[in-house]
Amino acid sequence: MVHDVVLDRVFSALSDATRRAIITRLGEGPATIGELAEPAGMTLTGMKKHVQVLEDAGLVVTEKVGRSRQCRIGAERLDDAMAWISFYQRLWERRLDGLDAYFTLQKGREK
Amino acid sequence: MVHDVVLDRVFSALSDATRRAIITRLGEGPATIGELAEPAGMTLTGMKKHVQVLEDAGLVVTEKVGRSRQCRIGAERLDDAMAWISFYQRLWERRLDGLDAYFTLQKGREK
DNA sequence: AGATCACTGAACCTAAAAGTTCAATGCTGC
DNA sequence: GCAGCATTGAACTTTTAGGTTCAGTGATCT
Repeated sequence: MVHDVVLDRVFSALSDATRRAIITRLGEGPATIGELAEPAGMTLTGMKKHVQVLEDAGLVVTEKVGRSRQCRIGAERLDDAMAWISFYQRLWERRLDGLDAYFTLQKGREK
Repeated sequence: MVHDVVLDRVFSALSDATRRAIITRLGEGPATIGELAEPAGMTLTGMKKHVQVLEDAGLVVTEKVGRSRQCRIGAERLDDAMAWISFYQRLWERRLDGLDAYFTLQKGREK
């Protein structure tokens, strides 16, 4: 399984609505820091920090182009997050099925 | 799509390795606060807080039983996180395919 | 060259997170 | 009823997050 630090960063990056909005926006195509900052009603500096967080998590890739910085999505880390969740999801489904059976059994006994 | 606050809480809850370990542990069956705190080398109070965060996120369900508190997994929120990720994952795959085509085109032009 | 535009770095502020200690509270077992 | 155990709540400390302002830096356009 993926290293803890990687998952820390990915989930932490996704835990902020502003950053999820950035990802949504980049899903429609690349954008500069300024283009991301404007609709969010945030300073360039503030937006830069969010993009940095996403980049550190491997969710976004950036590149300096002239005096702007192009930001694009970079999806390989998403697979990690997805893998973690779906692994436990399957495991939990089984466990919850087990619990259902257990409670059904208990109810039967109570009578 | 699910409300922002819900996703904030779920992703934020998952962004801590201690809490992911709790979920892993609970995947093997219910446990008390004490049983969770001991292997983590943490105080009961500290562990209680983590469990509270998971419970607020809807990832864990707890119930007072005698003088202990039983903690179990509660998976419906996982689906929300999963749904968000997989939606964008698919979207990104398409977009990245597009980018690959773009770069291939550029390389051709550079020659 | 000089003006301007987009971003960046440093410093700062405020609020929230992660953890602690210490003092209740409320069951359980004798 | 009393001792003891598991959890809880309040208060506190230290880091980290999210955001700002203000002063550079480097590219672009006359």
